[in-house]
Amino acid sequence: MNISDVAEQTGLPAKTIRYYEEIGLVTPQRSANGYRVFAESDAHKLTFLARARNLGFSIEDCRNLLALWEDRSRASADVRRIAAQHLDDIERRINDLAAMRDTLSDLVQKCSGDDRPDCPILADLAGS
Amino acid sequence: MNISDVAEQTGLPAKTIRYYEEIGLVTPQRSANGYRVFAESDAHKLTFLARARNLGFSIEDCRNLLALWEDRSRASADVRRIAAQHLDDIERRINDLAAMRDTLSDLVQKCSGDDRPDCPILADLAGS
DNA sequence: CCTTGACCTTCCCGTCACTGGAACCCCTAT
DNA sequence: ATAGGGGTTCCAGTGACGGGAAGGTCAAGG
Repeated sequence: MNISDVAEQTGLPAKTIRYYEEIGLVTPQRSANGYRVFAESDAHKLTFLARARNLGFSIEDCRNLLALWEDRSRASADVRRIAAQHLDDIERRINDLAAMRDTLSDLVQKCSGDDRPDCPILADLAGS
Repeated sequence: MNISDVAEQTGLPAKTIRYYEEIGLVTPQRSANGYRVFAESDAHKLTFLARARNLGFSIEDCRNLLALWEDRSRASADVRRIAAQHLDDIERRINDLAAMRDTLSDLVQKCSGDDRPDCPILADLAGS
């Protein structure tokens, strides 16, 4: 498979796949003309990566998850730890965003949004 | 005021304040020795920026909000539009994160997390 | 007067995970 | 021969800073 085939199959842009090779997440063969040649196993890895990235795992997490996936003698506890930490991180981010949303939604509601200059949003930002 | 004073007062790191000057958000005076000298109005601007950044506004949004704040003939509708768009963005991000959280929390719960290799998390990432 | 230490300055590189674009090579069809 | 649609590398930029080096400035103490 050439890069555009595996790009279509995995949903990843070709640029991203090249980047993943550059940082050592996949190591496709090369054909005589210098083109990358992706085996099925490469495509599977990339699919794995695409899914993990969609769940918000960092590249380093992905690297570790991939290594665990390849390691038949892994302990599921190691996988679980990575996922649980990431879950905590996501929950923290959700909480942060929810706090912003609450404040903002309050301010937006209070603002008349007409052509007059009085604005509770600016008043709040200025320290009211 | 020197930079460390205004840093303490606003809670912004000195590095960030220099960066804000570099991108034109504040323009403190300079004293003869080259040190930045911050007037009260500069400190107020920086406080405004710190609050807006805490609400997740981008630097460009901050720039626009600051301009509206300084413009006594502004229409509150302009402020509201920026805030409402940002609110939409935040809600979208919360939804994305919540979807990740739901999937992840499901997978983490299903994973035994012991020393055996069987792992629903990896199974899911691999496409089950 | 000299030194120490706490400031301040600029400048450059690194972050994270790509994305865009330039310049160039390869292969097939017309 | 040419046109097009692949592929390749390399370089620069993104957002919003943070780290750290190299060096100037200032007030206090010996």
